[in-house]
Amino acid sequence: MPDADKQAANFQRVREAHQVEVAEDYVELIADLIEATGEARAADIARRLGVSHPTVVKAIGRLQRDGLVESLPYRSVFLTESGRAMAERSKRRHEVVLGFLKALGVADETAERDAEGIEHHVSDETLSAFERFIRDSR
Amino acid sequence: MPDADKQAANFQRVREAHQVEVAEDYVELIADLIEATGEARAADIARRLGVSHPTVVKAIGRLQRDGLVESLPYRSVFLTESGRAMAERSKRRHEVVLGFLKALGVADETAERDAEGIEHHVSDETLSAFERFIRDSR
DNA sequence: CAAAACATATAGCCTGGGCTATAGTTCATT
DNA sequence: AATGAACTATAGCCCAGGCTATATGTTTTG
Ligand SMILES: [Mn+2]
Ligand SMILES: [Mn+2]
Ligand SMILES: [Mn+2]
Ligand SMILES: [Mn+2]
Repeated sequence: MPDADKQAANFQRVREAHQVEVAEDYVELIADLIEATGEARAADIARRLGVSHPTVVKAIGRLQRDGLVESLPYRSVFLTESGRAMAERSKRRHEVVLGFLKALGVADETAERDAEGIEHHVSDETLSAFERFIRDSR
Repeated sequence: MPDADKQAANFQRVREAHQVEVAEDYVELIADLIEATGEARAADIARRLGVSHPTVVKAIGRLQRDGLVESLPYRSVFLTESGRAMAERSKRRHEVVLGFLKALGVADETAERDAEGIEHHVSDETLSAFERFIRDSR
């Protein structure tokens, strides 16, 4: 059995990752929507996340409280500076993980499914290893 | 932007994975403790998960409700058949993911940290790709 | 074998992230 | 400009998974 403290620290880290996971997916999606359609509307966010509208409204409230988005009642959602920064990082990680799985020979659809979960648990070091693999396999 | 329905399905899948994630980590840890020390005590589980005792007690209750463990008041915890089966699968996945990250050149400590989160989001297909990579890199 | 130490359980609290049902706004169309 | 459709918000509910403080068992040990 591994060292207890180390093991506990690892589990704690995963729990922390879960706390930011929702925020990462939201800001990434919001950035994509703004880029693709000019604005991020709650209805579209809900549809793409596969979640009800009220769930999105509540989440937007938390994101706003945490300084990641700005939003006015009945208007679409905007990213703050720090929201944009998080979106950038998330998007990049998402793409690296996705590209890595594909480069490894995983089918596109599967890669897309798995990447959505894996992305939140990949450290910088592992991300670099993924990039290296992609580069070397080209 | 990806197809909305497909994207929603992917997010939903991740949410489902999160629902079984805690169960997987518990039963895997319980199996390890039983093997290593002869029994799985709540205090040890709490210590290794980095969580308070009451949190463990409540989780054990849910696991019992879901037919994964058996436990009597003030006694240690046992796995049911289906709990053992889940522990087997989880442990195997954990090991493959860990071995894969190491084979990719990630440092042991980092691999151990990342594996704890990634394991829950790896499909069978991706797991096979990981195994293939391990094999080929030996 | 009693007392202290330890382990476990319970009570009561909190937040996140889901939901449905209902109410209120905005926008497009006629 | 009025109305209907679409969107957004609010209210009120649920469960998972955290916590602290307190109570109750169990085990060890003097
Ligand atoms: Mn993503
Ligand atoms: Mn994701
Ligand atoms: Mn594990
Ligand atoms: Mn895990």
